[in-house]
Amino acid sequence: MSPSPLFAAPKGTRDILPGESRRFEKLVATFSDFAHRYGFGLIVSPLFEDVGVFHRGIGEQSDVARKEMYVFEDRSGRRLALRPEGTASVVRAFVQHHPVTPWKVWYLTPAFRYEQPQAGRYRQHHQLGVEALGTDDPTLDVEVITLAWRFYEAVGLRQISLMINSMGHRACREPYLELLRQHLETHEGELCDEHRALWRTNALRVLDCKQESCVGVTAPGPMLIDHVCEECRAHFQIVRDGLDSLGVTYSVNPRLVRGFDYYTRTTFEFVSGAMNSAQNAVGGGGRYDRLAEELGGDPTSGIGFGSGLERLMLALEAESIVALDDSSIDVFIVDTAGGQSSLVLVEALRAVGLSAERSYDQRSMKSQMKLADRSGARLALLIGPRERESDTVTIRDLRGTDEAQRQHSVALLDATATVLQLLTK
RNA sequence: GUGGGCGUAGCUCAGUUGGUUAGAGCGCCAGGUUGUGGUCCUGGAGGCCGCGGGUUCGACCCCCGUCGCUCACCCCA
Repeated sequence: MSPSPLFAAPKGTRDILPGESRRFEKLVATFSDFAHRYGFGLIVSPLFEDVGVFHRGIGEQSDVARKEMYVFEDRSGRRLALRPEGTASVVRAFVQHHPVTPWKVWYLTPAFRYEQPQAGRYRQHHQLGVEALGTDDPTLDVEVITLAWRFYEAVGLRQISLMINSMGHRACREPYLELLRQHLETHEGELCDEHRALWRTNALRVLDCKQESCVGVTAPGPMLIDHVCEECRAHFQIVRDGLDSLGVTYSVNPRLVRGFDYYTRTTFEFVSGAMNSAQNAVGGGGRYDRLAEELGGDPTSGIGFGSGLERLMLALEAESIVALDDSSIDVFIVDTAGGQSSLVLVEALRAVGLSAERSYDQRSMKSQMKLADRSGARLALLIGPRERESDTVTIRDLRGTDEAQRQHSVALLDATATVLQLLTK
């Protein structure tokens, strides 16, 4: 940093290095495990798509589509964009391949948005998510939300709260929007500066505004949840009943409006109560009943959930959860005899599935012991001239307390078996 | 796009109204009598004080510019 390097990671991006990346790995592994348990298969799709996939997918008026996408032309003049979120690509793949429904997939993906970076907001961030297409069964909504809930629980988060809402479907949203606009029009003067100018083009956004002035206007006004049609109301009720019977606690937030235009009916968001930044939404999602059509497919209902890895890691930090950070190894080989013995031994240990490490560059025993300690290894295997001479190794328990039992000598040929035995008891 | 803060050792930061060899803690390396870590002690390596210009006898410090980082608004994960 000080002798300013020639290159640094671009603004709003960062390197996740060993140490921190351990957390990242464990989160991904945990999510993958849950996704499989809930019947989702992995989808890996291109990071860039025809720009239309995102324009039509997430809505041309959304902020993300309008001013935050990384759009570029390839050498043949195709208009492409880096994926700003996960859902649109999945739906494009669904439309392209006509899979048997219900189609349930999960993903891990970077997402790119050209924004001013700040705490918990990056130009490249990473998302874990699931999407399920081909049915509008509300109990599937329950499963998706529950998967997310259990996942957060499993990684140790306690201060997470779930908010849900229903956006209705297109036919019941239109009359509501009319009502809302009328209400906003009569109170136009009381809105915050920004929404006084903007309420006509995106009335729903006003509901999400945190300014006191706007809240004052919208609080007594009409709420979408009270104006959805009978079918949407019934759908939402089944979602609520399902969550109740699975023991997932939530609150209904009629003001919950999510950022993409494609949502219909169920929407939800998970917020960390431990984070003090404004970027405390760790994950969210909802149902989208028109996205497949929008991308040229048959009308197909879908529901998905996405969680930001960086937000997740910030939330873990905010709750001081370190359970995922352990990167210690099983065995460290301390070798002062030189030659190939430690190379051969470390390979033998790795071959039976242990994580084994050694030091390089012929360091003193003291300094190698130091490395062994810091590696977190449970055992150190010592090979010095004496062991070399007698074809033995000295096994030292680095974590034990019984001084008499901490160290003993075994034949080199028995070392791996003895280590395995010691580690499993 | 708008506004605030900050750039000094690998990291976190001190640096006295501008004064001569730029500091601490942590980390790293090596020692503390000849083969044993986590504690302790000693020593060492490591800085164009982000970059460029200006003011001054003299600038890490003041002024201008520039680049970068960061936080917030907006929006989002």
